[in-house]
Amino acid sequence: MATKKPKIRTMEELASAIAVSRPTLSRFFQDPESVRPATAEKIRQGLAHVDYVPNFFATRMNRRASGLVGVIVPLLTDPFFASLLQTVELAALEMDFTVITQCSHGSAELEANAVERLLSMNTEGVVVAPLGEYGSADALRQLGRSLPIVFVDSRPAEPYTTIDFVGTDNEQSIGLITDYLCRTGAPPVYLGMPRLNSNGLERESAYRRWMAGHDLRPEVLPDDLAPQSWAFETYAYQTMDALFGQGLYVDATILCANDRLAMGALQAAHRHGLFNSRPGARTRVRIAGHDDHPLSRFMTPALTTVAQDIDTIGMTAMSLLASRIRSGKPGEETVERTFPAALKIRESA
Amino acid sequence: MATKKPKIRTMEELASAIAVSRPTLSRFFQDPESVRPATAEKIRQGLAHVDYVPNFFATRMNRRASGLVGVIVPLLTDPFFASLLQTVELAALEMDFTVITQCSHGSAELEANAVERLLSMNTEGVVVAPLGEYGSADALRQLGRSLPIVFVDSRPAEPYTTIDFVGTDNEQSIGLITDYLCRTGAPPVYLGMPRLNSNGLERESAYRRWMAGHDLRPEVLPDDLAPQSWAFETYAYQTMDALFGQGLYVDATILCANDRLAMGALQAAHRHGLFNSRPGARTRVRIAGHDDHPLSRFMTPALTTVAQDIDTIGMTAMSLLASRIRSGKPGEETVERTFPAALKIRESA
DNA sequence: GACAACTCTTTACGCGCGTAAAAGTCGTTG
DNA sequence: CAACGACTTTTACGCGCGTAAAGAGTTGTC
Repeated sequence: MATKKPKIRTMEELASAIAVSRPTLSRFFQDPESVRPATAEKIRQGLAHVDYVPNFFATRMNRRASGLVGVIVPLLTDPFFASLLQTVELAALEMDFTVITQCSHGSAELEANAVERLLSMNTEGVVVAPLGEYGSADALRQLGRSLPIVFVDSRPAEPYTTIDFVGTDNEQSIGLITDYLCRTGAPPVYLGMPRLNSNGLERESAYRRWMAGHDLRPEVLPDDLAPQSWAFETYAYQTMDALFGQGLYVDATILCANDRLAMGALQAAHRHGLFNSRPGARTRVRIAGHDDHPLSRFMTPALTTVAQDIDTIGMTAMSLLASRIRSGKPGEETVERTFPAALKIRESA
Repeated sequence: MATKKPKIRTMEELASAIAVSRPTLSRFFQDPESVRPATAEKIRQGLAHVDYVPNFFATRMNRRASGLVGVIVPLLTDPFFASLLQTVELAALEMDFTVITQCSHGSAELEANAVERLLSMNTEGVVVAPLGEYGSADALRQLGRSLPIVFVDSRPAEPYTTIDFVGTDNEQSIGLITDYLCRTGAPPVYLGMPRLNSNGLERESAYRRWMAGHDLRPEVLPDDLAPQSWAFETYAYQTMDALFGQGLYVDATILCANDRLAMGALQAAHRHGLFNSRPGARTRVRIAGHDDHPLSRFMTPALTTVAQDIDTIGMTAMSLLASRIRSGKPGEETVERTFPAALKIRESA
């Protein structure tokens, strides 16, 4: 209740207020263990009676290690990135790093801005979920030359000489779900996602390879390139609605590049009554996704999918970055860690 | 391709590199219009040949106006807050503010940390979507004493003397959907949300008032207080699953405090076959939500709900904050702007 | 009691840049 | 041509704190 503590703006004032020298205070704030216990207690006592927080800028500007790491994500409205960011941020907190979040909002220009900002903030390293647009690679490469950078979720568009990457093993995850679908019914056709990042291509390739490896004919929807938009659900709905409308794929198994696409496809299937037990249907349409979106299990039918291990990915990315930072130099050899996904068998396939 | 520009670290170096004085450079970076066009061009030319960005900390530390605003949200994994943040950030960008995002991760302690951080960063104002926990108010009140602060989405737990608020008019939105439900079928029972912020209480009160005003008996589920968790879907699923299992509310109209609850309720209804045309059922269960979650229209049945005007709320909050900042003093009189929600009639009710 | 080992204080400098005041430069006016 | 205003350069100081070095104080040990 006694919130009317006197406001103290500088360490100098604080020092004279509690009779401790400023350098001692400086050391205390960076590491309370670095001063004698009695002194630390004295400082804590004093601190309790005043209202003071060290200036963030002044502190971070001069330290050898700023204790700052940047995170760049393309957007926050996709729960995958939101979760990833949350995990990374919490992991950073554990390691006494402060994270500066930058969102590129899907624009290469804003991504470049984010890079500049992080560079200007003495960040010690950056975790980046890149967007796949051309031209975005330049800024990232420049960033990589001055400090360690770990890519998550997807790889940058253009090839790097050396690149640290943490993400899902698309080969495994797509193999897992494709295998399951083949075992339990018709082999899947593949509904691709807009080419927003490397995952789109990787997953499609994985699908093609798996099918080819089992002498099955891969079939990818749609023929033309998908528009570059994050409105996955609507895109999938429109695509599948058109196809279902022509009577195509109404009994097919459809593997979607991600869950949000699958949700759109589900909607289209409902609109065409494909989930009602239709008389004469040999088998009903089956739809599967990828990612295990938090709402997938609340779909009707509950969406069968594969779950990315977001927590592991986020924590691994952060600790990899931390080790890069501690080792000083950008790593000599590339580290690439991909994690397997887990099959979530539900009702839709 | 020629990305091997020489790296320049300080303005001093830059000044001697392109034969312009440092103070002139300083002014150029703050406002290119403030120097003679010829000089500006000369600087731009030089800038194109080198690799330099002004140090973020050093610049923001000394300016009269840091150009920084803070945003505090409880979590990012809820699409409402993600969208809100995005809108606020883009609005801030328009007004030449840089936003520092802080996420409280649902913890009052982390919220307090966020407040301290923003205070230590010379932010000129803060937009906060508060969590309703007790104890969180103290830190926010302290923040409010030193700089303008605009609350969005929900109000802080304890009463403030003066408080700027921007959000949805729950009275209107709940009235809208309740009215619609009453007109088109049985009057709704209300499935409340965990008391995480003021919206939970406000919406329930609005529901009660509206029902009472029409001589209808309000009925709120569940009796006991909901747990303080953001796992809305699961909570609603379990609650409704238990009730449906007892044969209760199977033909009822259920108004949920938000869409994510409704999704859980939807799932429970499906599990009990309430959406299959059951023989003997007078009317089938109806479920409605609140917020217009991006996936609501992809539910089955598509969720009837009311849409909050997130964009308007975010932009209004930001411009209100901007005006508070420009006017210098924390506003004398409270500004409270609530916006109406729009009915989204779909299939679930 | 003296000695060394810590820990603290004092003093001083630096970080990269904002900002102010005075002096200099330029092109424009009369 | 001189006077003038607009812009720039020069010079200087300050922001709040990190950090280093040297001296003063405290503590523990024998």
